[in-house]
Amino acid sequence: MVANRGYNSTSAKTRLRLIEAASEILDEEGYPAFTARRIASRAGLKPQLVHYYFRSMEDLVVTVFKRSSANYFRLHDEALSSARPLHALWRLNCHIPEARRMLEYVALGKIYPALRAEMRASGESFRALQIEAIENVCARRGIANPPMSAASLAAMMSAVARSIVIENNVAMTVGHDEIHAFVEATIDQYDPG
Amino acid sequence: MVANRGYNSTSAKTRLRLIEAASEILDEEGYPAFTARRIASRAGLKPQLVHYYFRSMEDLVVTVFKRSSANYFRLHDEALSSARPLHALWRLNCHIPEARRMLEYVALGKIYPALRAEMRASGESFRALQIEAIENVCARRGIANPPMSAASLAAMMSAVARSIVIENNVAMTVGHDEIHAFVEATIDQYDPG
DNA sequence: TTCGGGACTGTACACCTGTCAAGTCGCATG
DNA sequence: CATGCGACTTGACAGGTGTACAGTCCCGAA
Repeated sequence: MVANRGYNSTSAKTRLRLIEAASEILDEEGYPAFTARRIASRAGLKPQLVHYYFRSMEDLVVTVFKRSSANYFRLHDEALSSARPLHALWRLNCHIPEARRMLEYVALGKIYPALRAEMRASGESFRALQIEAIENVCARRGIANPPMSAASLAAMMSAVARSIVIENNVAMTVGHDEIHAFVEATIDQYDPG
Repeated sequence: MVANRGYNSTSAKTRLRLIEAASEILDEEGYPAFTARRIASRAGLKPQLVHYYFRSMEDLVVTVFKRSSANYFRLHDEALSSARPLHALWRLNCHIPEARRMLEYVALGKIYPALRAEMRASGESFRALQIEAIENVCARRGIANPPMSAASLAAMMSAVARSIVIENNVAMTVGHDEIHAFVEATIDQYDPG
C-alpha cells in the first residue's frame, strides 16, 4: 500500500533538494531543461521522486517560483528600506540572474496556467510596493511635480531592465547604455546622491 | 533514388503553405505548439513534408522569422515615413500580435542558436533605423535638447511595449496606462500633434 | 519481536519529438 | 513508349516526456 506521497512535507530534505536542483537547472540551462529527469539527475536522485514529492510538473514549477519569489521579496524589501531606495531598486531590477530567471518563468508560463496566476499575484504586489516606495520618496523629499508618475516610473524600471536582458540573450546592445543612463538620471531627480 | 528535398525552392506552393501554417501556429498557440506534426496538420499536409522542404526545425523557424521580419520591415518603414513617424512607430510597437509573436521567438531562441543570430541582426537594424528617424525628427523640428537621446527613446519604446505584452500574458495591468501615457507624452515633445 | 508507515525503487505506459530512408505516383521530356 | 525526376507517402527509428502503480527497504513504536 502507498503512500503519503510527501506532497505536503514542506521540510523533507529530499524535497528541498529537488526544489534547489530545479532552480539551478532553470538558471543554468533555461526552461527547456526543466524536466523531471534532468532535475532529478541534477539532484542525484531518481526521477520518480519528483512525482513522489510533487503532484505534477506544474506543482513543482509553482513551488520553485514561490521560493524564488520569497527570496526576491527579501532583496526587494532590503532595497526599498535602504537609504536610496530607488537606486537600490534599479540595481536589483538590473541584476542579471534574477531578470533572466524571470524570463524562463515567462516561457514556462505558456505551459502552466497555475504558474501564470502565481506570477500575476506576485508581480502585482511587487509593483504596488514599488509605487508606494516611490511615493514615499517624493513625500519625504518634497517633490510635488515628479518627472513621471510613481506607477509609470515603477513600470519603466522593470520594463527597461527586462528588455536589456532579453536583448542581451540575442547579443543585442544598441541603445542599452543610453537607456540605462536615462533611467538612472531620472531616478536621480527623485533621489539625488 | 531521392531527392532534391526542395530546400531551395523558394516558390513551391507547399513550402509556402508550411511557412504560413507555422506562422499561424506561433501566433495562435505559441512556441510549445511549434512542432513539425502540428504545423503540417494545420497546413493539411503530411508531417514528413516539413523535412522535405526544410533541413530541420531550426531551418524552418529561421525561415518563418525572416518572413515575419520582412513583413514587419514594411510596416516599420511605412510608420517611419509617415507624417508623425514617432507616434506611428509607437503604435506599431504596441501592436499586440506583432509584440506577442516576438515573445514566442524569444522562447524559441533558447532552443535554436541560428534564430538568435537572425534576431540579433534584425533587431539591431530596426533599432538603427529608429534612431535615425528620431534624429531626423529632431533636426527637422529644430529640437536641440531633446528630453532623452535618440537611442534611449528607441530602446524605451520597445522595452515598454514589450513589457506591457509580457505582463498582459499573466494578466498584470498595474501601471500600464500610466507608462503608456508617459511614453506618448514624451513622444509628443518630439513630434507634437 | 512484530508491525506499520514513510521513503524510495523498478518497471512500465502512452504519447510526442525530430529525423531519416525507401518507395510510389504522375508528368514532362527524350 | 521509355525514362527520369520532382513531389509526395509509408513506415520507422531512437530518444525524450509526464505520469502511474506495485513492490521494497528501513526505522521507530508497540
